[in-house]
Amino acid sequence: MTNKDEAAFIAAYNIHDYDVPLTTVDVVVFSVLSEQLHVQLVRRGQHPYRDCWALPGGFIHIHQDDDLEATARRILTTKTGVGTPYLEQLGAFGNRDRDPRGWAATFVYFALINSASSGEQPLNGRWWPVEENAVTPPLAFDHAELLAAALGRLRSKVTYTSLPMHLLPERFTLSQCQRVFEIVLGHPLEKSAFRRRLLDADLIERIDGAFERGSNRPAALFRLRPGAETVFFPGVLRTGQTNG
Amino acid sequence: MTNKDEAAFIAAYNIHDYDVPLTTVDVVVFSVLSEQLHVQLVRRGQHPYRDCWALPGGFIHIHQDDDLEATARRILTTKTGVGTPYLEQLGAFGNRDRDPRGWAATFVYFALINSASSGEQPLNGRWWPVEENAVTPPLAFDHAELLAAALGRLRSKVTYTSLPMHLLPERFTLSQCQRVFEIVLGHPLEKSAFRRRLLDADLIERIDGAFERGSNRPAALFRLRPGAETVFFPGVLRTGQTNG
DNA sequence: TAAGTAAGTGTTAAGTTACCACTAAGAAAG
DNA sequence: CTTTCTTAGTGGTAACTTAACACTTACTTA
Repeated sequence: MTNKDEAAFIAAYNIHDYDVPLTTVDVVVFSVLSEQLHVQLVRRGQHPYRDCWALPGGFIHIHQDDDLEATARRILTTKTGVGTPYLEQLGAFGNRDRDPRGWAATFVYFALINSASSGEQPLNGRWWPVEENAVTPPLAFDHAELLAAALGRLRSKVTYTSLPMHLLPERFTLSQCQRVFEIVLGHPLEKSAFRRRLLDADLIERIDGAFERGSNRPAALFRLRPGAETVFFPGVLRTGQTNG
Repeated sequence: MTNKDEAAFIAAYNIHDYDVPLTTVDVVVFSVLSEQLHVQLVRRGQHPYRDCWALPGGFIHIHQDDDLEATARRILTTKTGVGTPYLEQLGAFGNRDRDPRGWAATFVYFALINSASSGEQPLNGRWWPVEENAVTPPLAFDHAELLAAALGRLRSKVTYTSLPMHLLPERFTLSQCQRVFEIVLGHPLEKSAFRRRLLDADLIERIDGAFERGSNRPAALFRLRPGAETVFFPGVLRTGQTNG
């Protein structure tokens, strides 16, 4: 009886009867290109903010997307053409003023991809270098704020998780890894301590026999240990001003 | 001209033309009562899940609420009657299946209130003790998952921030503070180290001349330093099995 | 074969932390 | 009015961690 009740209630429920907020998903994609942190932006083809640069974003398609993360991935694929990166939810922003069309909420995702994959850049996206806390072009909506929030998250997480590992190509040397941490962090690190901690953290594993060769001693190649995705590790504690 | 264009576009935009997800806000409110972590639940008066226990939640009222946090506060006030607590966004959950009415997304907030304020409990809310990762009654929707996520956040943040300070009354002793950390954390802490760190962190200040008296040496009273809300501090590092 | 360069390792002083033992101040019991 | 009990609060040290820097290794280039 209650079940019948409930079924009737649900059948009668029509979301179009209510004034609901607009809901979108925006994605902040970071990559490290030529020794600098970059973020992926797209040029808006439609109103509002037509021709403005913006974070890749779009509406939730309830018939197509199974969940919020699916929306984020669809947007990433269709708007920027970048592959399947590391993806985590950053948070949500919603208020009356951020979109001229009305009360709007956005689910913001945070993505990291390695420089190898970031090469494929077919669509209307473009990599913009991140200076301090912003990017050169003015951004649509409140996207400058969203970007700042994402940067905050990234910079904070460097200090206590292995997050930036996802900015590295599949095979990497310890020095490349240290370099990426330094770029995200904004200051140099001490080699010996960095290596010891990274190896102790059991995050990565040697690729047998593989080396990167240059005009110097060949560097051993490593890869992320499958399974050990993003992990708490006090990877990067203090400064480290020197280098040997 | 572009502006005219844009104005026309916006005027013509009608959200009722689109199939959009349902959007709600849910709040996970924690408090420490009689030496145990508790969470506030309400009994649902309507379908779906009528008569089931659920997290306090509700729809965004776009004509009434300025932003997501305003929705959270309104829900807290009208559904549970608890005051203005510490409030932070936990994250968002959205997919096709979590609500029988259709594709639904919820913005989940995370609140802490002190045992003093948690006494006022006029409406249909009730405090339920949290055992391990759950609560006795079965919960509506995917609220058990949301609760688990909130617990994860709380327990993780204890170890590196001053978050649990918000579970304390306005005036508290250092021992009370330690006790709250221990309850959230689930294991005892070492007194001497805890005190030293807490005082070094510059989070709290002595209330001059105020003491809590019992049948023993009076304990000095402290309060949260205004401004120093939630702060990174490695308050609680290791076990501390003993006590002097 | 010497010079240059980046990879990779070892050592130690300075700084932290965990742990335990101690003193202090009141109430209650005898 | 002295002893006992209880919780508040302090001090010291051994074990461990970290920062800093010097060193060795392996390869290329001239």
